Amino acid sequence: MFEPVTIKDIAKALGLSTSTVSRALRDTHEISAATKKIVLEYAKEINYQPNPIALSLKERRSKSIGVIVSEVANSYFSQAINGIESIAYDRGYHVILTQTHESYDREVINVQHLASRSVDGLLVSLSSQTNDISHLNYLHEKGLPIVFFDRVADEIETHKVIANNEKGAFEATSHLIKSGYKRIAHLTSSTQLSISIERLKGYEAALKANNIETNPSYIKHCPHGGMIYEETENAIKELMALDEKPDAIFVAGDRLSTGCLSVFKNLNISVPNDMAIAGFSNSDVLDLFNPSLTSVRQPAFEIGQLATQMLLQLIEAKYPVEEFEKKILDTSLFVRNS
Amino acid sequence: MFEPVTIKDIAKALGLSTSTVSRALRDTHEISAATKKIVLEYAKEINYQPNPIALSLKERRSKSIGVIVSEVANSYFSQAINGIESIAYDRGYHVILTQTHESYDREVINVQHLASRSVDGLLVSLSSQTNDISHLNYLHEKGLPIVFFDRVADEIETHKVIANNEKGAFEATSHLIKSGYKRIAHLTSSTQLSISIERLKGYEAALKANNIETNPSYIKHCPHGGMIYEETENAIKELMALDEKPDAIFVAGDRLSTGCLSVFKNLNISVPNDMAIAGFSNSDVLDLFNPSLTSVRQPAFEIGQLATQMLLQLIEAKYPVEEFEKKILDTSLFVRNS
DNA sequence: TAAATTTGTGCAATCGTTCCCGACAACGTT
DNA sequence: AACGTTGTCGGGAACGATTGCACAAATTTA
Repeated sequence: MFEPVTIKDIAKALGLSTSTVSRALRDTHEISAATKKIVLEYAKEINYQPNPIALSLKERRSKSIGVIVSEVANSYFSQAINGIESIAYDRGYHVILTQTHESYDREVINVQHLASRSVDGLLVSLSSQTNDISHLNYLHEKGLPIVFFDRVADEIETHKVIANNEKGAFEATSHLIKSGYKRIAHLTSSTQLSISIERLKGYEAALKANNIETNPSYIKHCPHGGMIYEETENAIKELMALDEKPDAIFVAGDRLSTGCLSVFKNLNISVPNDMAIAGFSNSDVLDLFNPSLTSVRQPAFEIGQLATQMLLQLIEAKYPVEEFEKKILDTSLFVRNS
Repeated sequence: MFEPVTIKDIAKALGLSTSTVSRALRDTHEISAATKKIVLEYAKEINYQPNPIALSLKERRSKSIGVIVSEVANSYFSQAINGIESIAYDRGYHVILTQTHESYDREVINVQHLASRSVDGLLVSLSSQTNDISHLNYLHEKGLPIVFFDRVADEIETHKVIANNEKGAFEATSHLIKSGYKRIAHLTSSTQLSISIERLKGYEAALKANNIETNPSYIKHCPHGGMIYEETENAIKELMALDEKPDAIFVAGDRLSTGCLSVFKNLNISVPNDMAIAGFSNSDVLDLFNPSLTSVRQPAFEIGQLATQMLLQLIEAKYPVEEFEKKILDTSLFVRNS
């Protein structure tokens, strides 16, 4: 079944050599217009399609890029994937998608799987559990182009694309302060993640700018980034058990924001009456139907596009690239009832 | 940069032929234990990884499957993709994901792109605009394994996996009737889509079972399946302009459900007080924060898993498969305020 | 001891394509 | 007329891996 037509078939049918046929199809100069025409017409007639695998073997590239995210079922990532796809397909690359589900082990497996499948480059957003990046470093040192987006590893010198997390966090926290809240807690994911660090910075800066002292017990980490309900629930219960309960929370993640809202819902605590919440979120649905969350939205689509453009630039560079940049895109604040 | 180790390098280093090395690595019987050991140890030492592209060329398969959905940023599909991925990776296949954005043209382009990239099989959910399936038929006749899920084409004889749309629609509509609503409209996507047809059937069956006459002006189609806000808005405005306005709507799609809710929100019509809504949706967020929608939920993850298992069965079959089945999985109804 | 068998290894073809190199016309140039 | 150019084209080696076949050496059998 499924007998694809090859260059050899054309050569045999027309009484030419494979090299001549290849030249005709490739449109090189050293071929007569007459033969070229015959070959092209016949190729079209029998619907010849060059075998990309044979080409890959010869050219030593697969025309595919690997993508590593934590979850596709996350509005930020699905939007970023749309951006990645839009660029990749225009440039003739296909996209191989993998998910870590925030697990370090899955990340390592996925990276190795993609590398052994000889992708031409990698687009990576680290899992929340990832501390050790030697699996990526190894490939990076061997020359595999890698571009980080969103959750980046500063230890690896390459292109990076992120949102202005610090500024976004600053604005969201400032908004809560301006709205009159004084005891503002911070719910975030694992400590080592770049986005956690940046958003924490913005949160602290906003407090400081308004002469509010940071209270360490107001800062809660959820290492699984909202993937485990109990983790989020415990963090919030701890906050609510404090002597001086917070009156607002700044949440540093898409998944955590929804997780946080559902915990409060289950605890019968009204948002924003009993507790104001502002947080990072790219969910259209949440935005539409939950008027209580003031949200920081990232330009996910653009981040995906930009990261892909930069990766393709690395892949198609004639000489090894030595200068790397970190692009930072602005977030936007959607003020709602909180 | 990036010089991968080949079997030839091992052969040269150990003074053996490539065939011997290959046999040692492949663990065939016709090789001495001594040489095998030497080869394996050396291969491990220099971290030899077989080149999957060379293998693909030889074996004429790419160990990859193509997936075509309308949107990843759709909770149903992102859950289905998780199911697909979970099976594919276990079996050593990688997943190439494409989106149609409900456009027929993009569907054709994606199908051709995947085919020319020589995927071993295709997992397809049709776009809402697709009428003509000759692009798929062509490949199917050439022997490319295809499995449909969710939005299927009955004209092509192959495996299919769907939810029990008719039953789900029947239950949702019956629920609205039991709740006392009498004038129940139906908002659905394009007429030709299998899911539209099936859900319409369930809707009509429920009306009939309760001796309610179907009113053709109560049935509204949105060919873009909720992707275009104005389309949904117009449909609803037409319903609201009727002499006998409906008092409830059964919505036949994930995207349409959220679209519909936001239209009512913008029109300041209260759901479920002024208008009750029940509809298909797999969105956790919507489920959590919008208590007004009674939803029909599909086992998306399981559908993805099952479809992938069936596709791999087709791909790895020794003889062409002649018997095809259509698996139908039950939906579940989540009763809320509507 | 000679023949037959087993065992281990190498050679070469193969998958589909490209491209370097050489062949050989048909020219134009001295 | 002899030579160099130019334009076309075919042969064959690559890319990395597998595998049927051949063949030598080692072993067993008669």
